[in-house]
Amino acid sequence: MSTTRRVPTRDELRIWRDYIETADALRSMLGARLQSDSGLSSGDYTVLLALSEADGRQLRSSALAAQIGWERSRLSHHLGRMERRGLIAREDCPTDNRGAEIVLTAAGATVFEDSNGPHLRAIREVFVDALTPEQLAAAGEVASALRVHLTDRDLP
Amino acid sequence: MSTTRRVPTRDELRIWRDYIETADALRSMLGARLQSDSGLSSGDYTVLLALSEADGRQLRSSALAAQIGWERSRLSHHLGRMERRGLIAREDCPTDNRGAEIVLTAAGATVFEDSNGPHLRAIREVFVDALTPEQLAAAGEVASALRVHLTDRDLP
DNA sequence: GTCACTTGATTGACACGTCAATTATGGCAT
DNA sequence: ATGCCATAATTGACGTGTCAATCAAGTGAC
Repeated sequence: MSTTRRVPTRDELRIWRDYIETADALRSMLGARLQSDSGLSSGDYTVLLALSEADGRQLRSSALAAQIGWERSRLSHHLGRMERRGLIAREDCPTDNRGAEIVLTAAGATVFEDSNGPHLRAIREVFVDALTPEQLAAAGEVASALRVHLTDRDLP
Repeated sequence: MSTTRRVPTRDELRIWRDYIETADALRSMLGARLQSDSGLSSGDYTVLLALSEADGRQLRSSALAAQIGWERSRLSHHLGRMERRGLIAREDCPTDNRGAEIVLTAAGATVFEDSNGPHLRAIREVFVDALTPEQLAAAGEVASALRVHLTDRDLP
């Protein structure tokens, strides 16, 4: 079929590059702000957010990975770094000796809470405030259309 | 001023996360495809694209960095790896003894040309084809509004 | 000419991500 | 209970990204 061989037009390609480069710029800007405001990377923030919302501020390592959509090994490496800094701790799992419970330390909770307000405000400043309500809604629809298309393509 | 202290609503935050996670998923999917199709990372592709479009298939290192919007040190590290694989070569600059001319090797040009069609088609498949023409236009407007807002905030 | 200052580029240290092994336990069939 | 496979998590190797420090060569003041 000849559709599979067609290439994007110049305009389509320009929009693609705009889209992906802009998202990248936002990610890196917010990451840098988070880092200088609180000493957290955006990975740290993601992990701390999930733990702070969890029952008893702790999760099985695999549950945490599923929750935030990370590969297990990526999480393992990241937890190692966070453990060294005292943000989280690993404890044995009572119901499965292979398992690890990841618990949010008091220090980790404090750092996260201090970082949260500023980080959310930064998101508003660089993302929400940049768009009209219509554009914001459109951004949501675009993202969800892309997501649906992507996951549909992967499974069948 | 109280505006600076406001935090995004639940909906705004959901859209933000959708937006950024989707962009991330697309980037990683296209990166993986490029890697398995041609053995190139998306960084490699970016560099090769710029060089292949340059006069004489070569650029000063700093011009290349400016063109693709990378920090100099990032580019330096990346060029080191690409040079080891024979995709590019570094030559002395005739007009400025500090400078380095980065030249696309024949091997690099071949790999790039072979990768290009499939990569562009992949972009069409995962991005362009997922959106209606209206959504595509909206994505472009959103990106450009975000970009303007971001660069405006940085300079003043 | 030489001193200070800038500019072009690289380097080293370290955080981050991915992939392919590896380790250890759980659980089941026989 | 043994053997075999699946699962939980970690590890090692390696590519990638950032920051601060470095080094060498241009540039201008004097």
